[in-house]
Amino acid sequence: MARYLTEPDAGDVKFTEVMRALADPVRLRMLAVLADGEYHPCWPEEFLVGVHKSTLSHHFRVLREAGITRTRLEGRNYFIQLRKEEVDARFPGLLDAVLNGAREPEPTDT
Amino acid sequence: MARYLTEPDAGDVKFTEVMRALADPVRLRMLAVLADGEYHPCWPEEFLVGVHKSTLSHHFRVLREAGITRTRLEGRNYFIQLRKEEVDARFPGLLDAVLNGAREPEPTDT
DNA sequence: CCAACTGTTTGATGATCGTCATACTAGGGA
DNA sequence: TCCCTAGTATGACGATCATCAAACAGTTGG
Repeated sequence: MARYLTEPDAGDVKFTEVMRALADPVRLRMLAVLADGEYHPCWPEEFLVGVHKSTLSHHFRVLREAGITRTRLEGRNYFIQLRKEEVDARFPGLLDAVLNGAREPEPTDT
Repeated sequence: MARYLTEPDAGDVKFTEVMRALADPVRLRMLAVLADGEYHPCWPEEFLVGVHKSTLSHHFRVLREAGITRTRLEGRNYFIQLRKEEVDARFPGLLDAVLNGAREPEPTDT
């Protein structure tokens, strides 16, 4: 019934690619929403802040192909979750540090 | 006598910019060499693996402007160190997680 | 004072990336 | 069966980036 979009094996993930996937403000926002580890119906309004839906789809693909998220398709609904345990196993502490950093308020650059 | 190249204040560092600075294989290699926290004369051979010296200079500038490293100039010699305590204070655990991840062997993608 | 050395700066080039618009595909309801 | 819905795929455009080459600037040694 449920179908999963193609994703890399946990061991095939390259660190540089993970870092690049995490180095984007929009994707960091997505990650913050996904941080509680639960599935979310797509796309909740938190994601859609001035970003086109195809752009969002692109960002989710980047995260998925970097091995950071998993996308499950049930009927017409897409559910996305963090692959937290797997990322933690390969890169301990990275996800938590990034999630904390992403939550930090950015300094105002004036 | 010693002169320091301009660097941002610890509080002015934007997380996204830090992540972007860390999302490059060459800069991750540099970081791994700098990881023991000591100054290093520039450029040790570990850095110069098929990278032009101006490219290296560019990468060091990126790291410095992201607030990750400090560059000290003494006479003709440049010394670079990680601003570990400052980065740790603002983004706890990030640097260690990244350093560990950078040390991990990359999977062979064949 | 001049030459050699170290690393920076500038300019150019090719590649990658984020974004949007449009077209496309698949599932579910009437 | 037909259409609506939800997200994907493709193509294009502008911006950013990594890289190199060449010119430049500061320092030391003769």
